[in-house]
Parts: sequence; structure tokens; C-alpha cells
Amino acid sequence: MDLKKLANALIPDEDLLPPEEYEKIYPPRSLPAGAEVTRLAPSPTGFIHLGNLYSALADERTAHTTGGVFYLRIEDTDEKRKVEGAVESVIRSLRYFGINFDEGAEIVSDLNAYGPYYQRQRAKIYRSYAKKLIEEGKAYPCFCTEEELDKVREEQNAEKLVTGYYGKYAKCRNLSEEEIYSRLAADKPFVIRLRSSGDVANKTSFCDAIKGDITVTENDQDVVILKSDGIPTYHFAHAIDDHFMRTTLVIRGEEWLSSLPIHIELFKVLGFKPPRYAHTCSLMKMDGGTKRKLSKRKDPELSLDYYRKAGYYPRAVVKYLMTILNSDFEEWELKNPLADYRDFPFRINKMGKSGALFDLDKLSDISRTEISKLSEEECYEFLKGWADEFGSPADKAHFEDKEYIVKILALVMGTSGKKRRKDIERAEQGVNLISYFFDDVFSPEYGFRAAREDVEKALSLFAADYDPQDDNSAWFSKVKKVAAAIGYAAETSEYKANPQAYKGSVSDVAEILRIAVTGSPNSPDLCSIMKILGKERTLRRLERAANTAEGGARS
RNA sequence: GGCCCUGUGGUCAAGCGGUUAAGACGGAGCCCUCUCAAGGCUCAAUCCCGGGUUCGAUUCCCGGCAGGGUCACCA
Repeated sequence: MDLKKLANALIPDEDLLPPEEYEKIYPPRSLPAGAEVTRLAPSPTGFIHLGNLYSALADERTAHTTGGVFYLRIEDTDEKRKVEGAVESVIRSLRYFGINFDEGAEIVSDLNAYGPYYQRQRAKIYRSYAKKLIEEGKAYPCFCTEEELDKVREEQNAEKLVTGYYGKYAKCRNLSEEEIYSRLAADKPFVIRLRSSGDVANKTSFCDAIKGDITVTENDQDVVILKSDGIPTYHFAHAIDDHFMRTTLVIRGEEWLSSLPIHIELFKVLGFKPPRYAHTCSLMKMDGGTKRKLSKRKDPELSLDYYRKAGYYPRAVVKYLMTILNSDFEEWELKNPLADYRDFPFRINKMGKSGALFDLDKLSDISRTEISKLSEEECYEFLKGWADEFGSPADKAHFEDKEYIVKILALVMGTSGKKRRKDIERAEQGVNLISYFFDDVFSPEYGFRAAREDVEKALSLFAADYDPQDDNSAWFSKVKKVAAAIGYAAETSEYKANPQAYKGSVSDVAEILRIAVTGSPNSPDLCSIMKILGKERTLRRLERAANTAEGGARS
């Protein structure tokens, strides 16, 4: 058969460059030894999730700790997946978490010498190579319809055979010249398939950067490389793009492990040196007693927006992911509390081999810690950013008064000098936490535990004597005085020593005041809270509580 | 079902033939204390199972088992 003629009939494009030309257009990158070129290659659905961030972080760290390049390529070979604005959304989402690309789709950079970075715009390159493979007899046209393929698959399933297009099931593999041209003449749609020369009986060892040595079975599937619309499949585009974009390390989810044999064969027939691979394990979730991969449909926490809306501190999400990526990250951070996480010696081969269960508790802990490290002003900016985007109208209004909020935060985050409090876990919770400082939303349900008469007496006694000028100890002495006056022990130790002698202790009196002023039995330093509220508002709250107090029996 | 990956406390995990089997989150308790948070101290909790190899296996080998992934003209 005249393969040259066949190639021309199948791929008649006149404006194709000869394949070798592309080696000149996309020469090897001049990078220092050891520099890794990595990439994130999402399809443009716009849905960018935690798994993507996890993978992107591994890519970005690997590239930037080795002095390499991290680029963005859009795998838009499937028309159905395309969503408007998706690429910008990917870039924006990752930037929110502090991850930036060096080159690629929609990235402004003078490095963009390996584009275009949209696969649809690279059609000629793929077609040029597909044509070459046809000429070499390594690829062939297939006219099977989807129905036919479905039927074959059913048969294979029924006989418990491996499904797919291989061996005797590869019906179009040995079509005669006559058969091919007559179908072409009849305008039958066709795909281009790889003529695989592999044998599943052959197994070889392959070194994955994460998994270590793994066994791979040779591919024997005549996989589609060009779809009937002339656009390549993922496999074919992957081999060509990662070769010409000069990717050195392909980091991708382990769900790709099973198609590795195809990729190895593709690189071989194309005459390219394959990149190194790092197959990352998936993020898991507990569901009904067993682990399973985090799912887009079932798990809202897979979405990156979930973390933005809940107001986790973005760097906390990144650091949490770092603890999964390289588990010695936490210890490193303990030793280098002031260092930027980017200074951590990230290594791809330190990544775990098994799927990690996503741990919200741990994330929350890290988020609390990260927020506690902020200055009051930084924290204000962070909370305000959240309130403006996700908060209620009241929240937004509250954040107009920066001076007031910063004062509150100085208290809620802890005074400087001492260790910071860690009350704020996420913006949503933090905004809610300080809401009692605002009269328009302060609507407490007083849960007094003390008897009503004690509540009233304590409140009025304290109010009569309150002076906002008092320092902490003067303030507390007054609370003690109130306690003593209504039959409560002024010292906790006295009460503990002799509980029968008192109705309670000074801490119970403090609780009454605290509930009256904040609506909650728990809060940071009450004396300071009263100072922030000011005398007038404090007294008003004390009075309001006294009037509406529903006394309860002591438990 | 075939093929591949993985298997250390509740979770993330260190560990590379001999260890009191780190650490962190979470849990329990104590201290501190006007409550909470923070902090300090303490405790409970782990090597999937069965065979080998070895003086000795969490560690090496084999076989189970369990979990996960994948079997498209989707990526």
C-alpha cells in the first residue's frame, strides 16, 4: 500500500509544517541543570478544585525550588467541556492561594515561546505528526461507528475479555487499500488509531518519581490519536505537547497510571524521549465507613470556592496541603516559625504513596494559627475582604469603621507581647464572633445560671460603681466587691475550700456580667470589652439584661 | 472481572533488620485562670492477616485480605 498517498488522503491539509520543523521552533529550554519544567493542564470547565490546587502546588514548588518553569496549558480538545471565562477563573483561583504561573495561556510573560498553550490552537502540530505516523505505517484510519464499538465492548464484557480495540477486535487495522478508499469516497467519518506493536504479556519496570518502581504492562490497544473532528485525544496531545513544551516532570493524578503504557508507546513511536512522571495520590474522604476519592458532585469541600466562602485563610489551605505533600513540612515549620513556606525544601519524592483523607480539623487548626500571626490591620483587611464579598449588609457596614474593628481585634487576637489568642478560625466565624460589639445585631438570649435576684443585684451593684478608667485589677476588685455583697465568695480559692458557705464565687458574678454584656458565658477579657464598648453602652447593656433577665436555678 | 497502585494510633504520618515505634491534628485529664482562647504538663491509642528468610522482622520475599484507581472518538 502506498502509505504516503494514504496519509495525504487522510490528512490533506496543505499548510502543515514537516514534523522535524517543530524541533527547531521549540528547541530545548536553556535552563540550569536540575531545573524542572512542570505544568498544570486543566480542561477549561472552569471548575478548579482542591485536587487541582494540590497538584498545582506540587508543580509550582517543584519548578520554583529547582529554578525551573511552571506553565499553564489548556486541554480544550473536548468541545463539550468548554466553559466561558474558565481560564481566567483558573488563574484567579490559584492566585488567591498564592500560586502563579511563569508562562502559558493568558499569562503575560516574555517567556511564552512554547505556545500556543491552547491545544485547539495546536491542531497543525498534532496533524503533522499524525500524518507522519500514517506514512510510517504506525497509524491507520478506523471507520468503526460508536454503535459498532459499543457492541464489541458488550461482547467482550459478556465473554469476560479485556475490552477495547486490539487484536482481532481491531477491525480496521488491516483494511485493504480498496476498502479504505471506497469508504473515504463515501465520505464516511473516521478516526486515526495508533497501530500498537505492544503485547500485554510483556511487563517492564518503570520508575515513578513518587511511587518508585512500578510494573507496567505493554500497551496493545490501538488507541485513537485523532478524533473524527481531526482533534487529538488527550494521549496524543500529551505526548506531543509535553515534548515540545519541554516538560521535564509530568505531575498528575494517579488515575492516569493506568494509561501510562499508552503514553510510553506513543513517546516511542513519535521518537520522543518521555518526561519523568510523578503520579500523585488522590485526596480522599470518609463516606459511610470507607474511604473514597473526593467527588465533584457529592462533596462541596472539593470546590475551592468553599474555602473562600467559609473564609479559611488562603495560606492556611496551602500550608495544609503542604503537610500532605511533604509530611516533614510541619516539623520544618516548627523549627522555622518565621520562615516563608516557600523556603521549605520541597521534594517531589517525599510525597506520600497513599491517598490522604482530607482532614478539616487539621485545616482549621492551621487556619487559626495563620490568622493569629496576622497584625490587627492585616486581619482587618482579610475579614473586610470576606465581609464585602460574602457578608450580610450589616457585616459590610460594620467593617466601614476600621478603627473600631482594629481595636476589637487587638483584644480578640490577644495583646502584643503575650501569645496570641487563636479565636478566629475563618473569616465567616470571625465576623460572627465579634458581632456582639455592634448594637444593631446584638440580640442576646441571656442564659443566666444564677438566681434572678442575684443577677439583678449583681448587675445594678456593678453598674453603680463602674468606672471605665479603672485598670484591670481595679475593675476586678469591684467585681469581687459585688460578689461579697450578694453572698458570693470574693476569692475562688475561698469558695473551693468552703463551697457550702457561699452561693457561688466571683467567677459566677463575672459570668453574670459577661452574659449581660456579650450575650455569652465565654469571651476574652471582660474589662477590656467594656472599655471598647464605652461606659454608656456598657451600662445600657447591664440595665437591659437586668430588666429582661430570666433567672434560673443554679445547677 | 482484567490490570495497576496502596496498607503504621481516629486522621496526616516518621521509620529503611535490633527503636521505650517520632511528631502534628483530634480525644481525655491536670495546672493556670473572671469564663473562653492561648500556654504548660500528663495520659489513652498504631505496625491488615498467614507463611517463609533471619539469631531477630513494622522493615525483606511469597500468598491472602482490605481499600483505591482504571478499563471512551472525556480529560
